[in-house]
Amino acid sequence: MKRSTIKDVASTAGVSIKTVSRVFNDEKYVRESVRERVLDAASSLDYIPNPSARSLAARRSYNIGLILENPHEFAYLKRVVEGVFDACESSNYTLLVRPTDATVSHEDVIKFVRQSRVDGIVLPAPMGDRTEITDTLLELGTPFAQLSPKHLRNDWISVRPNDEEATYELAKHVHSFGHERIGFIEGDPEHGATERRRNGFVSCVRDLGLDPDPKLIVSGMFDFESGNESARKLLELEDCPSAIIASNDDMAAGAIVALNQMGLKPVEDVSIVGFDDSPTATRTWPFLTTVRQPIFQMARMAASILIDSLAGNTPEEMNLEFGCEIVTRDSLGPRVGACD
Amino acid sequence: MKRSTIKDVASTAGVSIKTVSRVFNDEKYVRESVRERVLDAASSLDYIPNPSARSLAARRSYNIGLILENPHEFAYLKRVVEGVFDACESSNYTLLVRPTDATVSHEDVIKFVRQSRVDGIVLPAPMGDRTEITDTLLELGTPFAQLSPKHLRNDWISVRPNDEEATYELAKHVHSFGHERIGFIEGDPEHGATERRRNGFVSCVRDLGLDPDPKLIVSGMFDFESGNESARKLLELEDCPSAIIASNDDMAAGAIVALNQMGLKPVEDVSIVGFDDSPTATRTWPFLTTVRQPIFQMARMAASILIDSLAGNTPEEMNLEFGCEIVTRDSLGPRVGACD
DNA sequence: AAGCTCATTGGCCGCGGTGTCAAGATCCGT
DNA sequence: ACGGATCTTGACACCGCGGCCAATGAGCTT
Repeated sequence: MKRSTIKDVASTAGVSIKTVSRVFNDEKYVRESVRERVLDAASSLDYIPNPSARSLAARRSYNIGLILENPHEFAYLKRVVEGVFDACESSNYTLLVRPTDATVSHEDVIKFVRQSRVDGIVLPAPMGDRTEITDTLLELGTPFAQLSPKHLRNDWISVRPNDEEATYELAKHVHSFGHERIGFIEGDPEHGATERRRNGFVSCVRDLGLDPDPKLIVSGMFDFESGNESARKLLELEDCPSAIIASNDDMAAGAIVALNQMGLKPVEDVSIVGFDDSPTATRTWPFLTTVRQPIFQMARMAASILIDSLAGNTPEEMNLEFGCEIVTRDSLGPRVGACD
Repeated sequence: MKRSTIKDVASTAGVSIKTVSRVFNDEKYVRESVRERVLDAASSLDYIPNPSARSLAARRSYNIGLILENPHEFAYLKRVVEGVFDACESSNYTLLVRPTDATVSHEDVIKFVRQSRVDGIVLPAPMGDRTEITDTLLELGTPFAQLSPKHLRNDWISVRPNDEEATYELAKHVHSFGHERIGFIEGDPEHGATERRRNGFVSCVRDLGLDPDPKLIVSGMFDFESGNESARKLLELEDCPSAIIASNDDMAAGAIVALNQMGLKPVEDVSIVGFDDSPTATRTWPFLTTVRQPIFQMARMAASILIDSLAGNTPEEMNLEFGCEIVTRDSLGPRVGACD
């Protein structure tokens, strides 16, 4: 059985192919009765427009690219993929995924964009902050949307969580359990979220009049290993914190293991909280109290705004911020004793 | 700057567009000197063939589909994506990903195949075993490749790890630490790997003359929660095992948490081993001794055979099996006492 | 030298749509 | 009833490439 084409639809509906094209592109200036006739004919013929012909004639690919960097945060990226796919699906775009193990090179991006002719591209953090990538896209004229970028530009599309407020609230929550000396493990400095989360923590410490000891803030890289090492540094302090906030769950998992390795008991001796509500949060023992960010919704929104702008509509708001929510589990408990 | 087309290349190389087309499709009957001239012209013009025009003319999309089911094992799927992408990239195919939260419906598959016109599709387990899906693909005439299917058919492409042997070896390895009563947590019965891994375990128990108590084999679903519950059942046995083999890492992580919840100490009281070497394996405490399967390589091979068959070549071998390797970490130790 | 095969190349059509433009129909105000 | 603005529709020219077939040239046989 041969696939039906626009011609078949046109002839059975008794109109020109151009009119069928109009109907399928939701153009105005098609009489309602004609539109229905065309749609009926199409569905009776099981007609689906040929994307190649469409792209060729319209000079756009109807493809949205997504670069998958970051080998660690697979759970995060999974939700990003789902969100972007969801947006693509409802606009009849196709999702092209370009996974990368390590860091994507400038050339890889060019190749991806040119070869697969994506009309637009979604850049999860920290790719949206790499100027060699954004410059390339700008030069190629390929629109993009950033997820959780470092700097906001009101002429670029971006979507991010309210990292600062969320971390502020998280710290407040930790404090409400009686913790006065709270350690903080930062994320990868390349990510915009890192600075925002630290700022939220610092503000909270200041507002609540907690111990502002700079030694309580240690650096990390958003991965398990760095979380493990950084937690150790905190725990080896002569006056060690009774609770540790890790900037993401993977590092929090590393911190829990650090406790175990040092013969300390999670919660009982030191509380740990994370950020992201990734699957890791419920693979540790005890389960992590953490912050859930609406990754799926953010990714979908980013792709959806991008697709909208591809259609020529200027978005009302270029930089969107989504709220987060604290997920209460078991890794945070009342302050008991310090760890010495 | 306008994109260069095949015409530009043809005129600067002083040949017809047809010859350029030949060069770019690796057809024979092009003199070597001409081929070089064309290639030179193409690279000087920065020419990349337009995939839409190509697909339209050649009546194939040069797209490979990949359906991403299974909300839990994204680490696994991530490696599948990478492997399939790698194969696509080296053959100038484009990877189309179709993520799904829950179970993909028959209609979703049809839509995916027809709308995005994939030339072929890779089906990770357990999708390759769903007859409503394979029947649909057969009917649509869309070739596919299965990853870790349950049943092998020598007219369908499939790639899988040597689950049975690997589990056999794993059990032997556990036994070498002195464990005589070994518990086994099965995976999701829908997956082909589940039965094969159990068989490997059972053979080993028989060959080594270990305790064949059927109560030592409990069911699971490949996820954390089921691993947790199943481990509990094993540990509540009056004569509980001194080591537990979980059919994957997520369940092993659940088992470790079960130990903690029951006041038992991993390794010291009961050893736990997993399967897959997923990131979870190094997020637990202690880190999991597990089995690494070459997911990336298997996925790449599956896609690569599929693409090859799309080009008209019949693969030498339709059903490939890859070897696995035991990864030694900390969750397996010598048998000390039982848990009572 | 004629006849053949095989290697090499180009011409032309068509894949299935969209963009442009113009023609005809309809509506409005005056 | 008339002129202009707004709808509604179709004709036609491509979009950039691959398939098919014919033309040409080279090498080889008899």
